[in-house]
Amino acid sequence: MLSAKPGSYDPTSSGGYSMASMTSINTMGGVGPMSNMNYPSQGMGGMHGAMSSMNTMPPSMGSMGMGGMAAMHGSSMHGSMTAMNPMNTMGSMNSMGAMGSMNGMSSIGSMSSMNGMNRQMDPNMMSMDRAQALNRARDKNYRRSYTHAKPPYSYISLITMAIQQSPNKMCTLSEIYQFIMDLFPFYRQNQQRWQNSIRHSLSFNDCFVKVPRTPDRPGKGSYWALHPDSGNMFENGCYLRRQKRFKCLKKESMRSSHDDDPSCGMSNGQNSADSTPTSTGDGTPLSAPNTPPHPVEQSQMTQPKTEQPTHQNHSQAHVQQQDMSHLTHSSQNQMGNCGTELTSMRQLHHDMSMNHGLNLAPGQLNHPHSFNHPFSITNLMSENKMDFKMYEAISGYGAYTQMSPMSMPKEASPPMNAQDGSYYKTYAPHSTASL
DNA sequence: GCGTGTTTATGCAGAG
DNA sequence: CTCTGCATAAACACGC
Repeated sequence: MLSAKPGSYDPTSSGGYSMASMTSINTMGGVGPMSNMNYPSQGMGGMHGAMSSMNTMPPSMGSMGMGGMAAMHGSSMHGSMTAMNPMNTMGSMNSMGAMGSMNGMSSIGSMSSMNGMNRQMDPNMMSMDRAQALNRARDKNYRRSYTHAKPPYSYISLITMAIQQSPNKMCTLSEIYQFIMDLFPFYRQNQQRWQNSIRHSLSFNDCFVKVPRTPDRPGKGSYWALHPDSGNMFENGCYLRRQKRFKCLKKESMRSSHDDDPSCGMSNGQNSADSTPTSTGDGTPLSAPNTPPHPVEQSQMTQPKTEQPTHQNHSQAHVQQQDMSHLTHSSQNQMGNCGTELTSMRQLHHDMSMNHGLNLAPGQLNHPHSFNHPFSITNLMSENKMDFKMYEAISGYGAYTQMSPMSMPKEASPPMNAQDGSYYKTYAPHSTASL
């Protein structure tokens, strides 16, 4: 399957965007349906997408212990297991050692990544047969068969992950680069290409807002944060292709006519009332939309907020107010109306200040929409930062990582294994591009 | 010069 | 078939 047409959307290699349509199968209860998970010959073909519901699988899944997955073929797992990332309940999957027999799984990477997860998973997982796993890892055929694929995440998803995993919920461009490279060795090559795409995605997509640096944190480039409603982009559960792009109508109108029309509302109908990102596109800071957990950094991040009015013209300041009102609207009512900006601003400040004292999960704090959707990127990233490592583990991307990038210093990120050049040779990053 | 950020253009692919 | 989301390339501007 992975040999299908290379490309970012390669549905055959990743399970494809069909996952989006599978999100409704998210109430898999207990062991019952999973008992049919044996697809010894067709390689989980029928499982595509179905696995995406595993996120809500109750801990009772541990009783089946992934045993049914033993026959899974790595290729078909690829994608279909992607949405397993939110398997917050995997802590009870203490029989997951059975996955060691997954065909095509790059065990060394998988296991090493899982080691990082062990902190959150059942300690019994530590008893998995690592020798067997390592033996499998030594089989290069094993590894090469399924690790050459591009991660089935869109750049938007990757950026979102990078930002979400950041303690401050904001990243510099270089940090985003590093995060992606650490997590997906695929992106350790052709950096010029995909990094350009990353930059384009950051600038082009309204879901990403720029947060200027403060004088006490000098450096190149701004911070990038998520628009508070960005988590809702993935509410459909598909990390690969959003059903609706997050757009800011005001920003759009500003782009087209420079008109300061304070019209509100998402072009994305599922989003809340006010669509203006908290960065107005002119460098107006987001005002630490995602409250940094570190007080010092937080104060640093929020510092520009008080300076904004002096640096903005009236229209910008006006937009800024609406932006902030949007924050509140979104947090209060996903389908909220567009009025009462000032009230909303006050509410926002209140909310934010209250949030400072709350021990909320980052996603809960920053993305009010995402808390209730198991497939939300935000939910995925906030509730279990290692969840997406499960994807790496299962899909075999970790084969090149040797250890969890999340659990090691970025500097320690191992270089790509040169001897695995085939990893990329058989795969063009994009169907329209040629290596 | 290099990294960063913006913008435009083009093509592919999925959804309706 | 059309619309839309996304990837990619490229040009350009800006600041360190």
